[in-house]
Amino acid sequence: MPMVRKFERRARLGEEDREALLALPHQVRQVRPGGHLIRDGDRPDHCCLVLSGFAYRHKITGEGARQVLSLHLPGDFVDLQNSLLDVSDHNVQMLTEGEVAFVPREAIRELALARPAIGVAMWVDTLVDSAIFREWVVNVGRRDARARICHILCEFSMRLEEAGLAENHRYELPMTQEQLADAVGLTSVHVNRVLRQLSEEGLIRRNKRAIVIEDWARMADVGDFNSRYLHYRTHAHA
Amino acid sequence: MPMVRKFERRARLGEEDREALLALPHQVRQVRPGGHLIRDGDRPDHCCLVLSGFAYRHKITGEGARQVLSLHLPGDFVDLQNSLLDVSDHNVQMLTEGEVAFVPREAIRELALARPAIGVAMWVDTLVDSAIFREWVVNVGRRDARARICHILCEFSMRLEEAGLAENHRYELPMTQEQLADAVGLTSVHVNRVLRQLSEEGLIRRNKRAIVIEDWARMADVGDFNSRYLHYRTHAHA
DNA sequence: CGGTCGTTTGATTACGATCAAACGAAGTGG
DNA sequence: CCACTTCGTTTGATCGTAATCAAACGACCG
Repeated sequence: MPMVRKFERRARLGEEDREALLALPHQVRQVRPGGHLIRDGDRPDHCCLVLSGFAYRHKITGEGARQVLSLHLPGDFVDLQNSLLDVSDHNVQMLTEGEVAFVPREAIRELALARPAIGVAMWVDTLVDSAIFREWVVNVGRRDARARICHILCEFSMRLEEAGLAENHRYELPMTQEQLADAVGLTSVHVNRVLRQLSEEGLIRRNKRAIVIEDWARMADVGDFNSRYLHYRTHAHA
Repeated sequence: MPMVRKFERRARLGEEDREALLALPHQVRQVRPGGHLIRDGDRPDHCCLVLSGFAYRHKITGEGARQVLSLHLPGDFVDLQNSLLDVSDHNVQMLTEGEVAFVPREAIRELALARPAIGVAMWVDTLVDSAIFREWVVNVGRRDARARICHILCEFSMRLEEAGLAENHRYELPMTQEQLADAVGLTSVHVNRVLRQLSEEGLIRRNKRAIVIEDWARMADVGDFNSRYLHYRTHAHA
């Protein structure tokens, strides 16, 4: 179960805790690309865990502009952010087709109360999400287009490798250039130009959606990327 | 104790929980403006609660640019974000002079484990912080200068009123225009021009650091402000 | 009274947005 | 199997918002 793996990365759970986690009532559903897991303004009664495929979190402004807030990989308990709040302040949609486990919201709270170790593990999980939100504020607020894109490509690379979904800084970017643009606060036109330029400079190589970071050191440098904010146990990351 | 008040706003705690919270070991210290509560890269051994005065959270990029990530009011448990993570990924400094309670980090975790209701309450508190981070990503990523500034002025107004530190959309802005600029991803020069324009249009009135939102409806409109993300119990906010 | 810090205003620049259009790949239906 | 659509990518031309550079001003402080 990817769910348990995720939590054990950061917290030590006892055998009983592990069983309680696996015993959570849930319903697995296949969701197609673009399928909504939760909508801004909803009063959610469930909490979603992505089992396979990718999901993304976003908000739409009054002007109709979209800002992507996070990308979620298989194994992410994507909706702990809403699990204890009454009404959702953002949308979560599938980026690709995938399987999603829906856990009743109350079961989450009860589990946290009944088994504090699990509660703390879930809390930590959401704190890491927070750390990523903070880094995105910095990315979008204080870095130029080139750095923003390098930064996010480094982040994706590292997170995908950590999840065992990529190797050697090579991965399939699970989103269109327009969605990427909405994640870094730029237009898709400009993202396209910057990507081309990065290829020309030999920092990355692309083939359709596939990305290879050719020169990690330089990418991390221009993207001002330091993985500390991802809070992986294994230190010694660039 | 403002600490308890804060949590009770969102979670119902029993009498014993309340006592356990008050019994947390802590040390109160007076901190001057600019004093650091935590530094990026530190391995914190304490967790800070602001008793009086304002604090802010920020990060510095490799280029030396600063991005303010959040503003914290008296009563905010400002460092729950770091309490369960090993090394801090950002700085927290006092904006004004103020009193700060330092609670040993381990005491927080132990309390969360021993009294799950408090653990959940603290978790909820950090989830609300997350919601604000998300809104800031949107603010900085997808709104123009005018809207960004209106939005953040509305947010401050509402949070200060909720904390009983302001009334009638009038408050003392606890930061310089440069710090405000670093919060919205602009330069201080541009912030200054936008503020002047907002005054001229009659949206706000200013007198040194004092701000009065003259026309809340229009401010909320141009700032695309909807307080849902603040997750206050009392609905019916604009 | 000079010195520092924050605010204000002006002139110029540049980064990324916008507008526009072509192209390629994948999917659909005749 | 080939028109035809749709969606995403790519490139070009022009525009505009906010950055940058520069300097003056006001308030507070030692």
